[in-house]
Amino acid sequence: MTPRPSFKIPKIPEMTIRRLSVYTRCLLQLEEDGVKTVSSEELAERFNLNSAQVRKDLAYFGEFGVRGIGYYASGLKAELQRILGLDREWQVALVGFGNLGSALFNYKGFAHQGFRISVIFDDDPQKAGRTVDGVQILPLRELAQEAKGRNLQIGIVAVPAEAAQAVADRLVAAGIKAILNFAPARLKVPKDVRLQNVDLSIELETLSFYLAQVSR
Amino acid sequence: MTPRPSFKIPKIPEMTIRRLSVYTRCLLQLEEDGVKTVSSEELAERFNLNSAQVRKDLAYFGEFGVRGIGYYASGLKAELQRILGLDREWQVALVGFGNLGSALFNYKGFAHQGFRISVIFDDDPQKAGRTVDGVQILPLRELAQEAKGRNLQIGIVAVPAEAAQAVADRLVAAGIKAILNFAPARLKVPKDVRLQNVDLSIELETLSFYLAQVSR
DNA sequence: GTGTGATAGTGTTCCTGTTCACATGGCTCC
DNA sequence: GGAGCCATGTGAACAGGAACACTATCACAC
Repeated sequence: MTPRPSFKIPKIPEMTIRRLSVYTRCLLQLEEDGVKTVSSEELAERFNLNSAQVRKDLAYFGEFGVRGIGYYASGLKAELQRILGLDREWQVALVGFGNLGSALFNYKGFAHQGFRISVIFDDDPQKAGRTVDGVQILPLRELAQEAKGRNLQIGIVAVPAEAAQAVADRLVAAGIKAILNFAPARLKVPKDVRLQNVDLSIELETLSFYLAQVSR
Repeated sequence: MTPRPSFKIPKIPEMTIRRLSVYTRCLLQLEEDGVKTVSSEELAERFNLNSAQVRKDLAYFGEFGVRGIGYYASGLKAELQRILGLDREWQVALVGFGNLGSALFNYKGFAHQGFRISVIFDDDPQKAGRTVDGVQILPLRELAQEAKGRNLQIGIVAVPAEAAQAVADRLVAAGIKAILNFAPARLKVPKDVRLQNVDLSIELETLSFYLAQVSR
């Protein structure tokens, strides 16, 4: 339970972060089930991982475990939530309110992890000006102003590929440092902006590739 | 333009496949723009990659390039589409027609890459029995039968986390060898079934982590 | 037909992430 | 209070993917 050495961040592998997220969800479940302690071995076999990897992932951030015992589920969960920044609320801007955008908005899974979609941007005159579930839909030109006023920190890009780069540029200009992009396009952003891509075509085409391999 | 040595598949890195998908999309655009040839260098800088990597990725599958010239955009595009299995139509089953499911269904990007959602499964009595855009919504129990009749090859899991494993089991039992999972759960499937996960929470939490780092 | 320039293909090196194996150290029981 | 247990934490070995640098080859110009 040593607090992490907050000055030195060695260089955490991206994959480690992604796994922390998975561990957290698992711990949430374990805690609900009344489990008090869990070993790296138990945690590992739930995701068919190596137990050493679990330990190493966690050890990047401090010594959370107890030798001979394992990890205290609720304590570790709290630590991981803090590390992942889930102990606070993030203001999210959703850009694009088409099929994907509205699905993301309606997907309530985000909210209870601290991600609040506090405003939506869409230039479609049919949509701009409306309000859904108490959230305003505004034209994109108001982004810069709203970003300041609402302290927006994360932008979700759910517009067609052609418009994606322009939207990203405006998000960057508005001072947003984290972008989640659903458009099938490779966006260019400054190095201090964190870009995360979710590309459905890539996933499907990967499947298609393996199917094509076996059926040949 | 040497045909790939179809008997020996060495062991293609997963990342290579994902990049092939990106290259393909880029080539589609280039072809539309009337570009005849493209060098590995040009291709690389579009995604800030290394040109050697582009060449190596492509060389896994044959010698498509011409030294001193580069790659013929339309020829390479066709090759990659064949490799990725995009030269045929895949029958896709969508399981779960809630927010995410209907968004995926309405997202028309899939169809023109050869992915046809030919049937939807959902046990909600409000939905089962209906037809949307000419596609039937059926209760899950009919999966096995439909899988055979329609030659379903890909299953998309868009149900809540709790139900995901059960759905995956049924897809596997129905003989489906490729699953795209959107549920925030780690599914277990046999080794001969290809599983691809898209986990929105992980992506958002990765962003959250980096934001939390800088604001500390 | 020959020379030149440009770019693909590839063996090697490098580096990052994963796995292994062992020593460390807290907890419990006697 | 001491001994034994048992899972953590971690240095070292390993593997796989990415970058480099070199060689082979082709098109085109002259």
